[in-house]
Amino acid sequence: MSCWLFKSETNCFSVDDLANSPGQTTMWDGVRNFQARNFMRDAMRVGDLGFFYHSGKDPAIVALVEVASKAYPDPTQWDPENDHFDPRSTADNPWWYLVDVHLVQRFAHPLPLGFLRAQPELEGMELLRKGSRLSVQPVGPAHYEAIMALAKSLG
DNA sequence: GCCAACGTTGGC
DNA sequence: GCCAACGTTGGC
Repeated sequence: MSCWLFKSETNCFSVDDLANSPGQTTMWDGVRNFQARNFMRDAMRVGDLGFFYHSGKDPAIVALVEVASKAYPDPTQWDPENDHFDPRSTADNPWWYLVDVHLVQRFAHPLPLGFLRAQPELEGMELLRKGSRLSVQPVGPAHYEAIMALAKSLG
């Protein structure tokens, strides 16, 4: 099993929005970065766990989520009304893929970015790299365990 | 609002 | 294949 981290801008799609989604599940649409796409399309498996991260105001890890589908083409790439419309992509050869993401457990207390940076055991984590912008990223087993322990310790 | 870091595009 | 220009992300 692999572990992941999904970034979303708080005022774009927050953990509240996920909690209010049907089945507490959503399509992780709008990813337009090849590296992030490749993780979803090629590496994710149903049942993989992940962290939901708020970027923007009050950046923090706020929940545990689960990959709830195999990758499939992101329908927003073909919707001219959508901000993420991409005319280069065709039905024969879709450029952009997504997975469904399901809320497993919202953390009672968010783990703020500054708090995460202060944890020596999280050193080397992609999220904490200066200038890191990857919106879907792998989380190593040790970092996964450390974050779960921190979430638990905050009650 | 600022700005550093980054990914992508396109000319050559 | 190189690299400058550009647009975007995201913390502060």
